[in-house]
Amino acid sequence: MATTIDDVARAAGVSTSTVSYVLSGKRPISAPTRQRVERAIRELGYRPHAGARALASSRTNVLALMAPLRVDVNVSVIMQFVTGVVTAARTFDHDVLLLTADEIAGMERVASGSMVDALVMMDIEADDPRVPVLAGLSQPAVLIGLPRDPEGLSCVDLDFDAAGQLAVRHLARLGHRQIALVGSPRAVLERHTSYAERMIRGFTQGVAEAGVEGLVEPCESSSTGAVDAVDRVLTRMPDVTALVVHNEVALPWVLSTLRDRGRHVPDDVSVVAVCPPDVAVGQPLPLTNIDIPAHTIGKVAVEMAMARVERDEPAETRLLAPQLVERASTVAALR
Amino acid sequence: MATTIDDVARAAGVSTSTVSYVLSGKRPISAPTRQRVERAIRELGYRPHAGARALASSRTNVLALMAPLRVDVNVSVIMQFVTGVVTAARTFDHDVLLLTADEIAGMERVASGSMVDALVMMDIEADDPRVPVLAGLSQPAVLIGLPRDPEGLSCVDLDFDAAGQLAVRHLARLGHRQIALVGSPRAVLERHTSYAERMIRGFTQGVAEAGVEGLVEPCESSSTGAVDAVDRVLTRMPDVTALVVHNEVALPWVLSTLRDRGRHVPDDVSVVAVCPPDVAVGQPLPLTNIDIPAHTIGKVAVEMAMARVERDEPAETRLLAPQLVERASTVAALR
DNA sequence: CTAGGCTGGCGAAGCGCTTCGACCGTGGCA
DNA sequence: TGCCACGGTCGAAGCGCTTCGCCAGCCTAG
Repeated sequence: MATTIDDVARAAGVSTSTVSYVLSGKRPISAPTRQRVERAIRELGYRPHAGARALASSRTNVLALMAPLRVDVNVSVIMQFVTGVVTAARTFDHDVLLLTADEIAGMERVASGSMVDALVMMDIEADDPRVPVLAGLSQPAVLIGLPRDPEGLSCVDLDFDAAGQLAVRHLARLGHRQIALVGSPRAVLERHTSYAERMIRGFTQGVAEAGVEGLVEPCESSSTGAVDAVDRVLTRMPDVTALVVHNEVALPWVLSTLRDRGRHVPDDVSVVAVCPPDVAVGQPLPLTNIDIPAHTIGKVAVEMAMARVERDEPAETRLLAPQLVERASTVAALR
Repeated sequence: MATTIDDVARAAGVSTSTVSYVLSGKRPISAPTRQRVERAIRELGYRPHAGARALASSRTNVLALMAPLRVDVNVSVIMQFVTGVVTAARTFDHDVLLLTADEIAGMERVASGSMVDALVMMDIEADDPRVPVLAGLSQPAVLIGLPRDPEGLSCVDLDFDAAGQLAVRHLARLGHRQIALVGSPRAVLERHTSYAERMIRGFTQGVAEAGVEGLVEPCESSSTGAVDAVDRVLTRMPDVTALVVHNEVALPWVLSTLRDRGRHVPDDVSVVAVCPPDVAVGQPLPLTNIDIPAHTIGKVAVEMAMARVERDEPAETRLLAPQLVERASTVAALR
């Protein structure tokens, strides 16, 4: 265990620098030498000391991920982000240090303490106080989400504007003229969480473009919240024939409430869910959905981070195009 | 940013070792000196280099957490474990490195690479292949769950045996004589996931002790899975009057299926849910539940890990006593 | 008045790795 | 035949911190 690079060098009969170059590949080493070194490494079970390496090379091979570990919204989506980030990080030979979102000092700590090579931050709000902090760090950072002013940081997210439009366009094309959006909880909106606002904007714009009626209702992430939201929709838009649901937790309750109120899906009401596919098909009726490709977004975030770390590429913003998969919950409107 | 301990020492007019001792408190430093040093630190915005510190002290102030980032079961419980671990780690001035469970080599990598001081592993199976690996590491490890043979490692978990018994005892005391357990998905059982098996064992034992009839049905984590499980229960035990549900995802569907089958909760069927309180009260009817104190378990895991790291205390196993909170879903059986 | 102890601080030797410049032998070319 | 270039290897100087041993001064007690 306590084997060092010197032990390896001695065993292989070379200098420590040669071992180092075998490991890093930064200088050419002849095949026989390399093989001897590699054998010694294997036989001794040698593993470089991360701290020593970080000290000497000023690269830690660790990424910080700041995740919102609240339990309120779309936990499984968060999970998928995280797995996407972790698995992608591994392909770049990096590990992931997990920070919680409530700890704004954490970013500074890990960054100025040289614990990480880059930072990835989820759940960005429009005027997120963390963004200026990140911008001041010497490590690159990638935002999952879209602040009002990215301040030179890279961003990546699903194009929620487009998603909102896409949902409306799909429904309008099916002949629906009265469409409601059952959205994020009020608290999320009040935080000005970027994705929620963009979803609403896209929805609103789609409604305007299609020349149909639209209604936006926030929805708490609970059984009663869903009941309330659906009832508000039915009150304010009695002839509604289509729902866009952008709230994963409330989704089952929205469906059951519709049923309780005598609205059959899809005959009376079409439903487009904005959620991962497994959630969409896990409902009693397989739902037409717009995917939240959390895993992919996480992966892209890491790729962008590594591009900056390894090749010093400039920051960029990437918005992933939404995709709608048609299933059993959307049908043409009766006329 | 690139300020070092030497910069601080120079600014404060002391030697580097003095600065170090101010920082660590490992030797007494006079008040005036300490204050000068602290001022210099503050003014320079000095932050020790984590790698250098790890190299010199062989302590990284990082904990590895291996979490099952599958999306199948109780995601929010996993989330709570994670937050428990992360926040507890911070109170010990540690950060958390996140490993995914499918990467068994990850433990060896971070451990022999001296990236972490200790490891915490979730989602332990009865004969988990990772346990012997952990046991061979030079860092202490804490298991969340209970393998057949802990091999000298610390373990912590809810006492699921006791939880199973507690649920049955509560229901039996209310006069129920036909009790079914709607449990974990088959796949979880087949992995011999420790908590699922212990729950069943406790349930079975409780049934035997109370002299009532018991039935165990696995349940997939989906709408259809829940429907199937409930129907199987109703077929095999038509006069069932009480259900213990240990499957968070299926829980809403179990309830709606009961309703569909004309069984009213709690008048016809009492329900005890094994889940966090927020899930229990988020249902249409507030459910009597046995809490899965995930946050606490995560915290305890970290405390046990740090006890071993800091004070070299011996390994131990801690099983947290379950607590049942009575709500609206359990009533006395008709007779 | 001095031996001994105590307090507060200093200096230097690493911790294990990377990396730069230097070196050496070989082969190609003029 | 002589020279240069270059592939392949080595040595040593750090990277920034901790920690051990040591010393200077002061106080107390004999």
